[in-house]
Amino acid sequence: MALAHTILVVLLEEPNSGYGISKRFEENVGCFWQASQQQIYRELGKMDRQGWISPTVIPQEGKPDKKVYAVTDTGRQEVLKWCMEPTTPTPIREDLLVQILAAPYLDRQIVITEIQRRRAIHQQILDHYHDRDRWFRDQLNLSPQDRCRYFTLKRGISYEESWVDWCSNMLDILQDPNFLEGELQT
Amino acid sequence: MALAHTILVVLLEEPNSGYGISKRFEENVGCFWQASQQQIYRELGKMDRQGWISPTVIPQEGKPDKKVYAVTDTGRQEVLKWCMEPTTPTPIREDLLVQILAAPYLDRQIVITEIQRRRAIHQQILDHYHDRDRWFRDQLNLSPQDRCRYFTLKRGISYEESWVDWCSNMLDILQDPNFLEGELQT
DNA sequence: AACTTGTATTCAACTTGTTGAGTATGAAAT
DNA sequence: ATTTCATACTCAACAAGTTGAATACAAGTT
Repeated sequence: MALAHTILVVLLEEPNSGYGISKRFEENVGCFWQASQQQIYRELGKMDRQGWISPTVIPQEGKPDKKVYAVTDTGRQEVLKWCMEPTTPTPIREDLLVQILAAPYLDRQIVITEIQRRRAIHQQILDHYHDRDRWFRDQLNLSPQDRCRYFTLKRGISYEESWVDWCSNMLDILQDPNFLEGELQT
Repeated sequence: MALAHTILVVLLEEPNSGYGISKRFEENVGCFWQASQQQIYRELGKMDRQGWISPTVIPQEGKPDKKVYAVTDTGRQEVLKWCMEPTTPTPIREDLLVQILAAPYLDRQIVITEIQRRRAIHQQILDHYHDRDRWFRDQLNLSPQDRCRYFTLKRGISYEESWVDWCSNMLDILQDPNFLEGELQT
């Protein structure tokens, strides 16, 4: 139930609506946790039923009403307990690597094009992270919360850099003319 | 349905049983795709019903009979089609980073210990990958299949290295005495 | 003699994640 | 005038992943 706990940590800083939490996920949680709006709403429903959070309906002008959730005492205890348990690395499932494994049965140019596409995607994410990195470094005093967010961003940067590097290496190998004997088809 | 396609790629090289496929996943697919035995068996059932693979029961002595699956023509077409479609990066969901975000509400020592634990895990995986890396480099001629497996291993190495590096950086920061003003509790 | 390990498969229940439709409003753009 | 965008939430169906039990036999270990 890690999604619930991720949401709790976000709500610990300040109460928020499902929509707001979703925005937060896109902005600063996305580098280590991705969840769709629907997932968040469903999870909030469950968390409410379990008594981890409690909603307040806020009427708004010009916008639909919103349900702002705040963490309850039970909820706070629950996150803190969860956060003190050891974690295991997330299982990896990478479509692109499946294609790499299937490369002997594919046209080499298609594989090269796909890796170039992927490198561009990771480079773009990395560029965005670098912008955020600059913002953090420009601040004179970071709150503990911001400092920790910065740490998670650093992890995102490390991750995306490792992808870009791998893609670049792959392209060097696949585009090397000496690789000819290795016309991959079998 | 990427698990089905991953299994198809494995079966493309040679027909295999559910148990054998599971072993393969542990040995050389694990660095980019993790699936439990149960998941593999269930997926094989579905794939069989869809006509992507066909089973042959092999009686064995001293061991239970096994069902060896081979990819059908339909199955082969299906993987090749799938492999030519563009991929998207896998969404990331990292428990440890949730804990990092919650660090302001936790005891710093617990966070440090957890990061040390995680670094050790990633280092251990990395050591194992390095062994496999050495094996690949010792071979004089790699088959196209092995060469591609080697590429996926390289990705695994890149990934685990990026984790070890991040953990080390984190520990340097958290264990720095000048970090005192940042007694994280709020 | 009992336990563990390895081979080999199946079934069921549950949780989590994905996809898409549906409702509603105001503001800005074409 | 209509479309698109942003805010804000709900429901349903389905696919994928997790957890745990059950069955069966042989070989090796304590």
